[in-house]
Amino acid sequence: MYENKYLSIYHDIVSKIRQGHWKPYDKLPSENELAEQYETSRETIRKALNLLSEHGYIQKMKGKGSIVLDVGKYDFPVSGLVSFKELAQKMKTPAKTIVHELEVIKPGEYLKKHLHVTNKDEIWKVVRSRKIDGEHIILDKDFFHKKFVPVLTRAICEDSIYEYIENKLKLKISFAKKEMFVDKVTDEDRKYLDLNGYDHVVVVKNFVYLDDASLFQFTESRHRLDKFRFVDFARRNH
Amino acid sequence: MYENKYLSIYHDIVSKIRQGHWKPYDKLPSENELAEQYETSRETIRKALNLLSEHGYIQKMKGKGSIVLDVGKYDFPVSGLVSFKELAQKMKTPAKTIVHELEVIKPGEYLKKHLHVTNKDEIWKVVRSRKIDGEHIILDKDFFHKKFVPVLTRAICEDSIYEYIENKLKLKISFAKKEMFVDKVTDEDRKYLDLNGYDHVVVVKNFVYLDDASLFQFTESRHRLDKFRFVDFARRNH
DNA sequence: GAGTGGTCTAGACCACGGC
DNA sequence: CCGTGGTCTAGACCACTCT
Repeated sequence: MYENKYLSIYHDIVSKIRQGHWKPYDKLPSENELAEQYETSRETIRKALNLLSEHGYIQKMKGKGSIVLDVGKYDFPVSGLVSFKELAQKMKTPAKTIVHELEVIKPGEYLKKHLHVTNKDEIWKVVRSRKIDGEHIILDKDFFHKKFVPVLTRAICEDSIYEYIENKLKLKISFAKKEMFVDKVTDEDRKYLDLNGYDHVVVVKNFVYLDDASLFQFTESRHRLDKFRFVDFARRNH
Repeated sequence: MYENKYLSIYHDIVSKIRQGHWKPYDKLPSENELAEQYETSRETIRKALNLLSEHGYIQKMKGKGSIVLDVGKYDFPVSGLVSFKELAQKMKTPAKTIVHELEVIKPGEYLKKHLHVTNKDEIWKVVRSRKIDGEHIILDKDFFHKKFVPVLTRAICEDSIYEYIENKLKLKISFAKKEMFVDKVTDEDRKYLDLNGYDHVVVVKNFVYLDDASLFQFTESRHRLDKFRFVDFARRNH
C-alpha cells in the first residue's frame, strides 16, 4: 500500500481522534512536537493538519494550537459528490435501485445545452428510482457521453455507476456543480415514484466534470419532499 | 495595504483571468516560470495556484500543467456562508428586509440543545422577512449569544447582521454547517410570508461557529418553495 | 520571553505526460 | 528524454497568545 507521508499522518490522526485518543476540545500536540513524533518536517505535518482542518476534524488557532472538534457532528463528506450507495450505507436503511430506462439517445436541445454535445454524439440515458423502506422516493435521471462510457449494463446501473466509472473505467472525477430547487411533479415522477400525495419534488441537478475539465455527466435527481435532506459543511478561508 | 505574497499572487492571477489575459482552456505558465516571474519560490506559487484551484479558477494536471476554467460558470462563493445582502446584490433585484421581532429571550429546550447554552444565558432573537419583487419570500429566524453580540438594533438588523458582526464587532466567523429540508408551513410562516398557496417551505438551518470553535449563532431560514435556489460547487480532492 | 501557528525559501526527488 | 506538477526537507522569520 503506497501512500504519501502527509496522507498517512492525516489518516493516523483521524483514527486516533475517532478512537477517542483525543477528545473534543483537547489540544493536539504542537506542529513541532508532531514533526518529531512522526519523524518528518513541519511543513509535512502542516499539510496533514490542513487536511484535518478542511475535513472538520480540528480547528487551528494562531499562537495557541489546534483543538479537536466534535467529530460526530461533522461526520459527513464535505459538501457533495456522494453517490447513492454511500448514502444508503450511511443511513443504514435497506435501499434498492430499480432501473427503468437504459438506452442510447441523440441529444435534444436541453441536453445539447447542458452537456455541450452536438447532434452526432451519442448519449447514455439512465432512469432509475431508489427504494428506501419500501417506498420509491428518489428518481435519478443520468446522462453520460457515450465516448466516455462505452459500455453500460443494467447490473452496473443497479449497483453504483460512480463506482464503475471511477474504479473500472479509471475516469477521474474532479469537481461537480450542484443546483437545488423545488419543482412541480411531472408525469414521469408520478410514474416511477410513490408520491404520497405531494405535488412538488426537490430537484438536485448535478454537473460532473473530469480531470481535464470536460463535462461528462449531467444528473437530475428528484426527491420526494418529505424525504429530502442535504447537509453542507463550509469552512471560511479567506 | 499588507498582504501575503501568495495572496497577492492569487489576486493578481484572478484579475488577469477576469480581464481575459488568459482565456478558458488556456495553459498557465508552469510553476517554475511563475516563480521566476513573481520572483518567489515555487512553493509560494503552488500556494497561490492551489487557492485558484479551490476557487474554481484553474484545473491542475500532473505532468501537463494548469488550465484556466470557464470562470463565468463558477462565479459564486464556494458553497455557502452567503449573507442575504450579498445574495440580493448578486440577483440584482430590489430586496428589502423587514424586522418583525427583536428581543432578548431565555433559551427554551430547543435552543439550549442547539446553541449549547444554559438557563442563565441571554439570547438575541431576531425574526425578519425578506421582500423581493414585492413579495415576502424568506423568513429568517436568528439566535445569537448575547455575550458575543451585546448590542443589536433594528437598523443593524435591516442592513446585514453578518456585516455588523464581522466588520464592527470583529468576530471571526470560521465555519458553518447547513442543513436543508422541506417542512410544513407554520402559523409563523403564514403570518409573515406571502405563501401564494404553498403549504410547504424549504428550511435551511445554519449553525455558525467562531474562530475558537464556539457555536455562536443558530439561524433558521424558511423559503417559499418556488423561490428557493441553492448552488454548490464541490471539488474532489482525495 | 517562550511557544504557537503562518509564511517563505532553495533546494531535492518523484510520478506523470508527451515527444 | 524532458518538462510538468506533487511531495518533502531543514531551515528562517513573522504575528500572535499566554504568562
